[in-house]
Amino acid sequence: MKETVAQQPDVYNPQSIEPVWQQQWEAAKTFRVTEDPKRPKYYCLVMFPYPSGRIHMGHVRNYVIGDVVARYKSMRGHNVLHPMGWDAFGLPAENAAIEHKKTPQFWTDENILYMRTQLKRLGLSYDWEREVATCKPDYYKWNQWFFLKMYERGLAYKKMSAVNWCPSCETVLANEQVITRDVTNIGLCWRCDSHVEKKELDQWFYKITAYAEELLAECDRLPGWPERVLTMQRNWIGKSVGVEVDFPLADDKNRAIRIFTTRQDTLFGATFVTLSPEHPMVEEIIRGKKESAAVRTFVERITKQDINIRTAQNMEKEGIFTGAHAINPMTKERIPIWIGNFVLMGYGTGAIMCVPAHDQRDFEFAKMYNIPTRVVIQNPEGTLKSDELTAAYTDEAGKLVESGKFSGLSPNEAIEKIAEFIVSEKLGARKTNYKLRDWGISRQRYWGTPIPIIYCERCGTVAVPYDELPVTLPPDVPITGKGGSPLQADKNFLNVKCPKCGGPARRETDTMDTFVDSSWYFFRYLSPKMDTAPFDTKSADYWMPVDQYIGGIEHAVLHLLYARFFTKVVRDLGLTKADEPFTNLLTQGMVCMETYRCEEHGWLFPGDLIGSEKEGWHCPHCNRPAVRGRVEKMSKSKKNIVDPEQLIATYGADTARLFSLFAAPPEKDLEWNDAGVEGASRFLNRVWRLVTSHAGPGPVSGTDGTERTAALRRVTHQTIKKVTEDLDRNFQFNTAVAALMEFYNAITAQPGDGRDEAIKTLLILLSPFAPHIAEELWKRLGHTGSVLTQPWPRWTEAALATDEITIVIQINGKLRGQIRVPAGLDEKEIQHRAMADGKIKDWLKGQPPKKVIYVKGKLVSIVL
RNA sequence: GCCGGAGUGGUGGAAUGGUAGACACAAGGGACUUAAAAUCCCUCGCGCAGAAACGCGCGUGACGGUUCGAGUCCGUCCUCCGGCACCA
Repeated sequence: MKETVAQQPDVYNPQSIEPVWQQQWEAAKTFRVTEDPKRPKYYCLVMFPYPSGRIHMGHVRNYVIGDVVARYKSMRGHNVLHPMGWDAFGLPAENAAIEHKKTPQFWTDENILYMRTQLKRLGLSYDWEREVATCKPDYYKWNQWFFLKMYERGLAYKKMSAVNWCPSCETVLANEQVITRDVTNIGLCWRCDSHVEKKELDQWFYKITAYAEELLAECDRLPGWPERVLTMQRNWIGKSVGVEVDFPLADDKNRAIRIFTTRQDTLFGATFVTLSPEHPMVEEIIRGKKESAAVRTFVERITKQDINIRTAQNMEKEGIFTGAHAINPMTKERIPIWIGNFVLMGYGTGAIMCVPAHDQRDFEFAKMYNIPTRVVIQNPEGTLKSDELTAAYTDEAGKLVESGKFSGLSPNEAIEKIAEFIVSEKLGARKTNYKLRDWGISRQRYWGTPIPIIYCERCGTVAVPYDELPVTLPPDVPITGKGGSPLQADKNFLNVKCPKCGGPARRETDTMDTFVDSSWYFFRYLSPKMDTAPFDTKSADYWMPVDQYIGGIEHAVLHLLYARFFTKVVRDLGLTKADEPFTNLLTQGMVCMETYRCEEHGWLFPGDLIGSEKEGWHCPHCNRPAVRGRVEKMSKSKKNIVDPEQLIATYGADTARLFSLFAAPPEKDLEWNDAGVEGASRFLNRVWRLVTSHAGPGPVSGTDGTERTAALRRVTHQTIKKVTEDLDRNFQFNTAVAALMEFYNAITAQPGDGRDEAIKTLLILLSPFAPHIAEELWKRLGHTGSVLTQPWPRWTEAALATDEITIVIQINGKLRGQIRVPAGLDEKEIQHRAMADGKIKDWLKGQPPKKVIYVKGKLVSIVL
């Protein structure tokens, strides 16, 4: 402490005590952790940040939640691993390089340095010796190592594919990185909101689809995950079980169109077939037909359209008859073949059978083009008529009709029976489809992990040998933001000798999607300095899986699915026993704040407004009224941000921590409000005054046996119970903090002896939430050693017991009175006293009650 | 359209089927102070009644139902938020 301010021991001054304790913890290596088979392990993980420059309130909330969990579990006797690191590759570093003429490396290192000190100011209990940064060669070497392992196993492969191309970022995006935000359903870049285009490129993929079934099935075995996250993952994997069926061409019975359906029970009702405009058989079937010219024009027009626009929800269905016919394999009827703009080549076989009677989309299409409709599932009332339908009949109830030997079956029975028939008659096969696509990992970018592949003129695609890893990024590459990958311009990087034949070859210049980095970082924390393997399997056997993972809901699909996939790959490489990386998942809500706008000057910082709540706020530039906007996620663009650094400077880290925990349950959005921060600060000030005014030269005398002392002891144990249960049950930090406030109120409400145990307990219970003040006051009470190493207090049922209890009396379910009775009084006597109560007597009016219900220790309910 | 989640005071939010509104914020009143800040105390869902006290009625998005008793369980609906969506 360099401050020369006179020490005023009676004033709570977080700015002076917080750094002292942070240094103390660091010097004592309080949070360093190693494997310890004697203690139960607890792996508490928070999503590591992208080093964008400064931490924001979302980070604060995330890390404070994680810190309370870690500190609490540690006090409960667990050996807690609580690491932190940096998701350090990514586009902003390149943008910064263009803007500020700093290399991505320099910019990133600078940011990490700054943000690390910011995090340290929050007093977070990280084992900093395990810090990792994904942009360091000793980290990304292992991205490359995993790539090679996957390449060997056929899990990494290259193919030409139409990819999402962001013209602004000049890079490829994964499907998951294309978002649709408004009703037009147009694909936008997840990072910059640009309109995404299609482009054909040769790309590297990870074969996540090989694990689709396991990723889906394991969703049922993740009870510690929020249901909505599992739902999103299930939707994303998008499994559908059905059959592929061949519809032979009428002109050539040896050729057939293969369709995919999940509703084979309606096969007899298929009155036409529709192909995707991209379907490879289109040209074959229209050859020589009078419709061929019109069809070609149609196909050309549709395929030119952006796929995102074409598949938008409100896109008009459009189709054209090909002039060709197919044979319905069940009815043997000739049915027309159409081409439709709504049929996707990328799903199933790119061809569908159409059953207008039992599929709403097919129904609308058939109505539009006058194609016949045939009812093959009759409703229980028997009222459906093929030519009178006004909508498709899609209910599960009903029986098959006009379906040959399957008539009379329920749709569910028929789905199975007809599938069997299709297989046995060799009309097709059972088939399961997934919406999940393989994960395109190629990025035409500099600041990422180089893909360890070499292209040789003679040997073709050659893997970089393991002993040549890592393929490092060349440090001085000009980054312009234009054209393709900057690595292509670096001839030293690009031109290499082939590892196989020694001949001239060139390197792959694409780098990996940064989601690769974050798919396994939780393994790297276990042995961050290991240089012979990505991590130590022995450590993983001890620590994995992560007991509690905490982060934003925005990663519900992308990051969490990739991390699950990677874990399964790592397991199949024999490196871990874990099937799933994260046992429990807590998705914390966003940090929001109200927004203000001036019609002239746009968004305004709330802190800059002039005026007052009562008189109304005005724009500081032009004094126009500031219009209050919606409460939205804090963001720079809307200017509704609170800078954590400012907050800590004003109130201290403990207040910042306490408020972000108290204002809302963790999974809900938190609305920031300065007055609430004041409240949290006031509470800590009160605790400070209570303890500092209480602390005497020596320990204060113990229990004195009075009723007041017993009452305080009771509240103490009640609070231990409440806080413990709130933390154990879903981390209800807000109610736990409320219990501590009540506890404080109870202690001060009854001045007198016997506060010792209460105050001591208050500090221990407070320490995970506000560790600095707890440490300081603990010390001032005369304790040696850290409050953090105190065991978590236990409550006893005996201490909770009271001599007298309150019994509530209800008449016909309405509250009519209450009586105090000695604890342990028997039911009969309690009922008797309840009826004898003056007020209750008035209600009874001398009549005997019909019924009396007694809830033990709680209430008497009298029915008249 | 489908699948989740949520609707409680002026506000954020509490309530294993058992006293709705804990805790906090805001607001109002008071004490202390020359004054202010800080701090402390009181009031604080709506209505009725009353000098006061003891009270009474209503009240958790709407309407029904189950129950001695429903914010909580069931049914129907409304609104908002999130996800998915021409996926065959």
